Order: sequence, then structure tokens, then C-alpha cells
Amino acid sequence: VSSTSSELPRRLALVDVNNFYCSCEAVFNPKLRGKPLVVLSNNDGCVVSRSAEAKALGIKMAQPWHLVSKEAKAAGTLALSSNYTLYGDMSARVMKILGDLAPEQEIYSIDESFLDLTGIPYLVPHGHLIRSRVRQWTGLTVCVGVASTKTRAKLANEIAKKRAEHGGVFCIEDLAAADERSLLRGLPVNDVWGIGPRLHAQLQALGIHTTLDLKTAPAKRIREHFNVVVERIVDELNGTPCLQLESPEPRKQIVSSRSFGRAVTGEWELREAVISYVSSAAEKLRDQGSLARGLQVFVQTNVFKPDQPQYAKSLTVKLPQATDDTLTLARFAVAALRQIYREGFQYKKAGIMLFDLGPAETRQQGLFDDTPRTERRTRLNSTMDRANQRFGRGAVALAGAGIRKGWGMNRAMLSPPYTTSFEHLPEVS
DNA sequence: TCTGGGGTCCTAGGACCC
DNA sequence: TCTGGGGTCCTAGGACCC
Repeated sequence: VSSTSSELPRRLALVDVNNFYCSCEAVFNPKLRGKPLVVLSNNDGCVVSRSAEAKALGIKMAQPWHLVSKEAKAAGTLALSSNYTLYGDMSARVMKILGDLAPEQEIYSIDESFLDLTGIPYLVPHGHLIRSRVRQWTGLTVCVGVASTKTRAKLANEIAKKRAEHGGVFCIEDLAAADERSLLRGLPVNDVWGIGPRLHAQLQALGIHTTLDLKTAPAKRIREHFNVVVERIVDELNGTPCLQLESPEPRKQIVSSRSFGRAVTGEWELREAVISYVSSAAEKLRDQGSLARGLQVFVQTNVFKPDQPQYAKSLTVKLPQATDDTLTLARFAVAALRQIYREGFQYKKAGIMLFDLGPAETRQQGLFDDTPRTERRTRLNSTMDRANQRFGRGAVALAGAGIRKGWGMNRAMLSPPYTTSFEHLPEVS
């Protein structure tokens, strides 16, 4: 915390993109605009993004698509598989614009940033500048919520989104105390950032129903029934900052897992999947400059088919030496899989996790290291990474990861990678 | 009859976020 | 037929230390 910043009232903004995945798709395909549209999770499983029109039809977040698709399609809803290549690239563009319009930025998720706007005069006009620039440069629409703490900024953002009269920008600190009270009285307590279904139920049992109820709840009462997390939420609602803008830290664990497009029975197919997942996790590991000391492999049958024989097992391995080498990690993962694999089950999902991550600079020399070999491996990995970056994911891969990948996920309605491939540039006619 | 006090580390489970 | 994936933080309890 800088000493000068305490003089000025702290002002944070939470900026997020409206209906992010759906909006990305609509930027490049005008036929989607103004229509009910949903984007589905991996494997075309659940609804993870909805256009305003789809929300209006009552399609809920995280709904399994197969349960609602018939009705939704009858009402004119269009559905797309998720295209993370596109969303990741659009995210980077939005984040760059936001970062250029604020002294400090924390990228909080693929479509959200906290910005520190302390000291900037005319905050609401600045919010409108952010909005118009993002719209002009990317075609996406953002909403801006401004307040003295992160939790209040999240609330302000909710208001900016819900109440059209604010034009997508809302500063809660501009309200008179009485107006804030009546505003918070109208917001259910589970609109507050950090209050999920469980806490919501517990709070309701205590008679805390609205955001105002929570904000004005006696600290002692909260402490009795909950933990410091909820205490901090209450403090933050009252304008006492407990959460700071975070700078990017390397991940503490890296997970790669997928449901299969169909049931898998043979060990060889599971092995292909596990090797594929290790490859992608190890690439991320190297990208953040870490080494892993631990690895976990897990397999699972279809939990949604309880009439079928169920089996779920994971195995955790401590590596003899921290490493970022795909081949080494793959060997340990395959050995772990061999131990947990059981014949006669219909597997639906598998995954791997890398943990106990540490910086690569502190790599320890082992007593029996074959240093020339390690150096060759390092060159091999970085060559593969560069090739895959230049020619596209999977351009170079381990043979063991499989070529056809018959177990791969379903993505029946995938849009092109408009912004990251010359072959798929959108055409203007 | 009567059995301390303070600390760390690790793990599993719970809760939340997008 | 069909139900996502990737993270973080906190707490309680056990093991262990002096």
C-alpha cells in the first residue's frame, strides 16, 4: 500500500463483459445477433453462457443442454460448442484495453478485471470511456461497477447490469446513505460475492435475507455462526477493505481433465487420454516457469448412470525429483494409471493434476543426474512448445497421446477460430 | 485424586468463484 | 444418446516437536 494513496478515497472498478462467450460468437457472426443463443460447456454438456434473449426464455446457467435443448430449439434458440481459442484471444484484447485505462489492474477471470481507479476524477465518465473503447475496439459490451471495496464494486457491477437507466456504469459511493439502504434492501443476500448456496441457506435460517441485512448484521453474531471469510464480506460491504488488488502469481496446481465423448473401456484409450492431459498440463507448467514434485491421476465411470457399475479411483505420486519434462511426467502418469485401472468398467472421465509446484530456478541436482540427457530433454520440450505455438496446438505431440482420439470430446457446433488462424479470418462481402 | 502449553506441518473436506 | 473444467482459501483434526 503506497503512503500517498491513503489520502484519496479508494475507488475500485469491477469491469466484466456481458454474456462473454455468446457475445464473442456474435461479434463474428451477425446472424447470431438478437437471437436466443447459448454456448455449451466442453462435450456440449451444459449451458455456460446465454445471450440476453436466451435468458429471457428462462434458460438457466449450468443447465444440462440435453434436458432443455428440445424446448429451447423450438423457441428458436441457437447453440454453439465452446471455442476457448476464440474466447481466450478476445479476453486478451479486452484485458489490454482495460489495463491501458487504469493505473492498476487485476485480471480476475477470463472476462473480468478489477481496476484501481483511486485518484481519477469523474469516475462515471471514465467508466463510460472504458465501455465505449472496448465496444469500438472489440465489438463487446462491458459493465462497470465502482466502489470503495472489491465486494461493493461487485455489487455496483450487478446494478450496472440490471438497471439499464445507468447505461452500464454505476458508482455506489455516489448514493446518499438512505438511497444505498433502500438499494441494498432490494438485493437478495446471495447476490453478494462469496455467498453461495450453503451460506445463503444458513444466513436465511438466521433471518438474514437481504444484502442490507448482512451489511448491518452485528459482527459478534456473524463471528459466532461463521468464519473469517464471512466476517470479511461484512466488513467489505461496510466499506472496510479486506481484499487487495492481487498481482499475478504462478499457479499452485495445474489440472487437466476431460469427460470423454463416449464411454471408454480399454486401458490403451485411457492411456492416450492421460498422456494428452499430461502434455497440456506440462506445457502450462513450463509456461509459468515451474517444476512439479507431485502428480495425481484419476479415472471415473459415469456418475449420471447409477445403474451401471461405478468405479472412481485416484493415485497420487511423489516424484523423485521436481520436473517439467513431459516425457518423465507421462511415464509416471502411465504407471499410476496401470495401478488404478480395472477392467470391465465404462469410463467416462479421466484427468491428471500437477502439484507441489516450485520455481524452475531452484531445480536441485540429483546425485545420479544424467545432465546431458536432462539438457537434451529441456531443448526437446521447448522445441515442441515453440512448434505448437507457431503451428497450432497438437502440431507436435507424443505418439502415445493417440492420433484419432476416438474418446475425444464432442464439439458438434464449433465456430471457427476467427482471430487466431489466417485460414479462418472472417470474410466481409 | 491429580497428567501442560505452545507450536508447526500435513491432509481431507467444505465452500466459494467464474 | 446426452450432465464442464480449473482454480483458491479456510478449518478441523491428527501427528509430531520441544
